[in-house]
Amino acid sequence: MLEARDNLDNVNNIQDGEPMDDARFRMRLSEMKAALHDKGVAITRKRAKILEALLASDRHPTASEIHESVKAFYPGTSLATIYNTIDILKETGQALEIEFSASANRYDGRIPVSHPHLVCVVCEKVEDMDAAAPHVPLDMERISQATGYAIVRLRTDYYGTCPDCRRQPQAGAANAAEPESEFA
Amino acid sequence: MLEARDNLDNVNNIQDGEPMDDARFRMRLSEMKAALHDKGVAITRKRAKILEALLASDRHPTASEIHESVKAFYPGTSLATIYNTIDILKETGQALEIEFSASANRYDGRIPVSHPHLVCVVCEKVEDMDAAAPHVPLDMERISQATGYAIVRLRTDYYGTCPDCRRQPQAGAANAAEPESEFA
DNA sequence: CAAGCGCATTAGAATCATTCTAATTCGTTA
DNA sequence: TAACGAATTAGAATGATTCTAATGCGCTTG
Repeated sequence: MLEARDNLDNVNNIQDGEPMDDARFRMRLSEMKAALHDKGVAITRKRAKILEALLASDRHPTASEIHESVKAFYPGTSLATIYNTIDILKETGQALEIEFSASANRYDGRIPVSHPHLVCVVCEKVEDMDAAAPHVPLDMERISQATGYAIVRLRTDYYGTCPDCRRQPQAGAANAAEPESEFA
Repeated sequence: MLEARDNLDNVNNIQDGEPMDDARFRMRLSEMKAALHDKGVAITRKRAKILEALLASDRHPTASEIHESVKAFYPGTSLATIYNTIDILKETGQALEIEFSASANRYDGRIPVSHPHLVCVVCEKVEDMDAAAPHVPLDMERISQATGYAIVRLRTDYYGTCPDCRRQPQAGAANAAEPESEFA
C-alpha cells in the first residue's frame, strides 16, 4: 500500500469517452436517490435528470453543462435548480465539487470521495485517476496529528495536457466544446 | 524518499504568524527582482512593494490583501496593478496561484513551485506544508508516462480546521479579518 | 532643456460563475 | 376543493477577475 513506485503501472485513468457501465450507473443512481430520500429530500423528475446528467457525463460536468442536458428534457429548467440540487448533493456527501476559479467548477458524482484528478489545461476536461493510482495520500488521521489540523478533505490534481490535446496542437480547446453525451 | 509513513514526524507546516526570516526574505526578494529584470520587466517602486507584500505575508495573501498593504505606502494604487504584477510573476514562475472559486485566489511567492498546502476551512488561511512532509507526490515524469498526460503541475491541498480555529469554535472566521502585517 | 517614445498605471466598465430573493407552481394530503 | 410546504423560477445581486482606453511617468536622444 505504500510501494508507490511499484504500483505505478496500475495507473488507470478512466478513459475519455468511456461511459460508466450500465450496471454501475444504475447502482450509483439508486444509491444517490436513496441518500437523498433518507434526508427527506424529494426525488422530483428534474432532480432525477440532474443526477443522471451528473453520472452520465465522463467529463465531470459543470453546472451549466448539466443544465444544458436537463433542458433537453425539461426546457423550462432554471440554472438555480441545478445549483440547488448540487448543493444538496454536496451536503449529503453524494457529489464532490472540484473548484476552479478561472472557469466553472466541475462535479463528480461517480466517486464522491476525495481522489486524484487529471486536469487538462487545454480542453479543461477532468478525469479521475484510478483509486489504485500511485498518489499515495497518507491517511488523514496521521496528517491531522502531525499538523494539528482537523483534516476533512484532500484535494489532489495533476495538471497537464491530455493525450487528445497533445495530438492536435492546433485544435486548441476544440474538445472543450464537444457537446455532452446524453444519458444512458 | 518513499518511506512516507516514517517521515511523518517531520511534518512541519510553517507556523502561523512566523514571518520569513530576514535573510531568506532578502534573498528571495532579490531573486524575484532578478527574474523580472531578466525578462526586461521594470522594477518600479510599486512593483517592489507588491513583491514585498507577497513575501511578508504568512497567510498566502489574496490580490486584495496585497492591494491593502501596498496602498499603505502608495495610496493611489489600483487593484489592476496588483493583478498585472501577479500575472507577470506567474508567467515568470515566481509566484504560485492557489485557486479558490468560493473566495479569492491566494498567492505564494515564497515557494513558487508546487507543494502541498493546508487550507483552513474556517478562517481560510493557507499554510505551507513543509516539503519534507509525507505527501509523497510521485514524480511527474512517471505519472505522465502512466497516464499519457504531459503533466506540468501538481496541486495538493489538505482541507481542515486549523489549530487556532479549533480552539475557538465560537469565534468563527474572526481570524480571517486579522490585518496583514507590514513588511520586514 | 525639450520632445518623444513606450511601458506602467489608472478608473471604471465588462464578464462570468455563483448566490440570493421573492414570487409562483407543484404535489400531496386533509 | 382547499391549503400547506417544498420545489422551482426569473432575475437581481455579488464578487473576483479581466478588459479597455486614456493618462502618466521615466528615460533617452537631439
